[in-house]
Amino acid sequence: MSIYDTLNPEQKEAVLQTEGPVLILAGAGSGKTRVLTHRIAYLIDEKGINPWNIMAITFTNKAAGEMRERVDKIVGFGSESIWVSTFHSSCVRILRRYIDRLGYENNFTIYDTDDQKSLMKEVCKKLNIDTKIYKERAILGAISSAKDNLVGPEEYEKSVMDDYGRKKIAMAYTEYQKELKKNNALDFDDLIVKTVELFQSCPDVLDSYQERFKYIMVDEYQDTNTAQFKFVSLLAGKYQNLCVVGDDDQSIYKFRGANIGNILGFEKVFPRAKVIKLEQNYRSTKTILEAANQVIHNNIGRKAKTLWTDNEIGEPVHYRQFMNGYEEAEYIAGDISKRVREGECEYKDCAILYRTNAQSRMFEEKFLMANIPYRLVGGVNFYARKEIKDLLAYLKTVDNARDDLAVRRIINVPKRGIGAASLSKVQDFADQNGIGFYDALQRADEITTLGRAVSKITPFVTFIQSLRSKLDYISPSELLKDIIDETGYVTELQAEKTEEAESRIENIDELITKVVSYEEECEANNEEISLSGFLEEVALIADIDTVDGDDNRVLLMTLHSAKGLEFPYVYLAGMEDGVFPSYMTIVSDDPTEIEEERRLCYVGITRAMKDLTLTCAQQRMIRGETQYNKPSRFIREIPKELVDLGKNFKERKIKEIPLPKGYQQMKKAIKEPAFMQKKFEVKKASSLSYDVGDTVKHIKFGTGVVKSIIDGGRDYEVTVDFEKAGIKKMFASFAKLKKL
DNA sequence: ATCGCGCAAATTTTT
DNA sequence: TTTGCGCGAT
Repeated sequence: MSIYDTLNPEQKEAVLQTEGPVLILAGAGSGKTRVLTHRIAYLIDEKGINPWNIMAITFTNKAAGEMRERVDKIVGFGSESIWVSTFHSSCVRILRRYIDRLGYENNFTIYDTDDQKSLMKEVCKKLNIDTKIYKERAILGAISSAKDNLVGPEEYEKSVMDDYGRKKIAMAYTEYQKELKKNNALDFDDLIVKTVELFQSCPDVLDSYQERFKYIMVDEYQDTNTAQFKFVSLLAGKYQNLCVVGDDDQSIYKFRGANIGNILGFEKVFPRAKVIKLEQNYRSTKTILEAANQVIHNNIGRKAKTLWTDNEIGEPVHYRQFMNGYEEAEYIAGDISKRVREGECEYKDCAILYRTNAQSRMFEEKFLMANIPYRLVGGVNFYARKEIKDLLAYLKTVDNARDDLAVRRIINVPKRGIGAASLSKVQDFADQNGIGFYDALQRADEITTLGRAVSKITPFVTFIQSLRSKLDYISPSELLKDIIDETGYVTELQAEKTEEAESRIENIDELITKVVSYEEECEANNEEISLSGFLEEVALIADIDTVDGDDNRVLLMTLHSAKGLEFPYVYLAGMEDGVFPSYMTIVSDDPTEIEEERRLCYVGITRAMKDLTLTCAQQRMIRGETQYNKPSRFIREIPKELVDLGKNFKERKIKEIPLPKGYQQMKKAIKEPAFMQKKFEVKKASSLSYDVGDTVKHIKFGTGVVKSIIDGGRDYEVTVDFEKAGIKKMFASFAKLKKL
């Protein structure tokens, strides 16, 4: 009996189908990682494929690490040479080698969201764009989605027509890219875009990677965007051995450019594609799975499928409503304590999932009080903290002389008496002479307007130069210690003697630990230790990547972060309309947004293996204001036979005197029954009176042209380009469009 | 040049 | 509730 006999027939089919394009539609908990790892093992052990020719792309570094570990266990030999990584790290690896072909230097810097914002701020200043009207974040968002769709600055410019706002964005986009290049820097989106560009402009490079990666597998395929899809299709273009695994019901990153068309249209791009569905769930109890199925069933635009399981029925889904977020957190903390105390489970078996990071605070407080060990995932990224960014900016400055942003960040940290006035004089000099900011600093004595500020700049330049000269013979960790010592960064914090300063010092210590462990890892793998290598690792790390399954803590994270994970006990907190689904999606006129929230809910429910608890609060503090929310509409979508409502559900009384302002609203929130008696059904029209290309009229949006019609099973999703309102997506049965 | 105060905005999700 | 920014005082 071989290891492949433990697979079910569909899984086995997916494993054995090694040649040609394959689309695996894998429902939640259907064992897709198992399929992927077995597939890799089969390729190597049975088909004699060189591990070096295999590439597996996952969504997070954590998933990549886990896959590598699992492959290690079942593959006889050579699993270490399989390329397992994320889109972003794969692209960085390729670009480090070849980006000089696109006119960048190979030691480019990667800009995170903060860096992007600072850069955009400068760009706006330069172009006289008022950031009060056009927010940096909004501009960056537009640029990001352009990049996700492989629309470059030139093409964007052409598409703007005479829309004033978009014209501004086009200008900003062009200038932003120019600045990035000047700084020898790439933002996250660029990593993918530039790799695609590289492949398209250098056929020899593409060919070498096509020869290398003869077998390619992509996990979480539903969350890939157009650029990422282009990247894999180029790579797989020659041998066509591309296997993608995904679940349209778990697509939760549309807001970030994920293109569900990549799943739905896979067979169009790869006509020979074999499609395999995995519908048996091995993770959850019958009850949990049924709850998930019922919720997702309310989505109209989805591929029809129904998950089933042989697992036991298990506990009902628990539902509890509380007065406020405080009680909610208290209940969950108490519940977990009780379960652990009674030996039912361990801390690490439990996870609390919520919609927004801001919701974590309450749980942290309660867990600290109840002495429950927890690990918070996400929130303010470790590498985004001021002290860490400062020190990294030093490292970046030493590493990449052209990263102006990094230099500007640290030139006056610690205080050196160099202010904005001097900086702008230096910048003027740089612009006049067509040199970089740091180059200008080096020639500060030539800048006549600076006056006595020169005497403040020179020591800084000397300091950086001395660090650079050491680069060849000291390690990154020693360099970091040098920087800390010579700038007096930690000494300064120690002098403050505040709690905040303490925690900053702790963070700095942690950073040192991270550098050292990077070096150790390099040595263990016989890789070269380099400053660039460390900075790159740091730039692409996500918080979830550092979660260790062995340490016994309750996990706190957003629903998004929970994707791909599973836990025996799951608490979905903050199940309230306005929180989850979020207010933004409730008021949106795009019905697909609420569907994305529902998919998020589906992801949340299906994380649970044994036990699921849903909680909500009647009143909740949101940014200093008390809101009164109804229980989430998603709760009502779970059949009540599956739910345990708790004993004292209705006995709770209002303790506080409600504020008159929100009283009506609050009354509504309390009166609203959790479960609707009747579900109202949507009738799908058997056919539509209009077709793609027809001009139609909408009661609110006026006239427009039908761009596409997608049959979502229970209804049609129609995309219309309205003359006045622009492009809108809507469902046929709601929109009541009339053909003109 | 630096500090500190007060006002405004933000909170949907992340590689 | 927290963070970030601008402006005025030192």
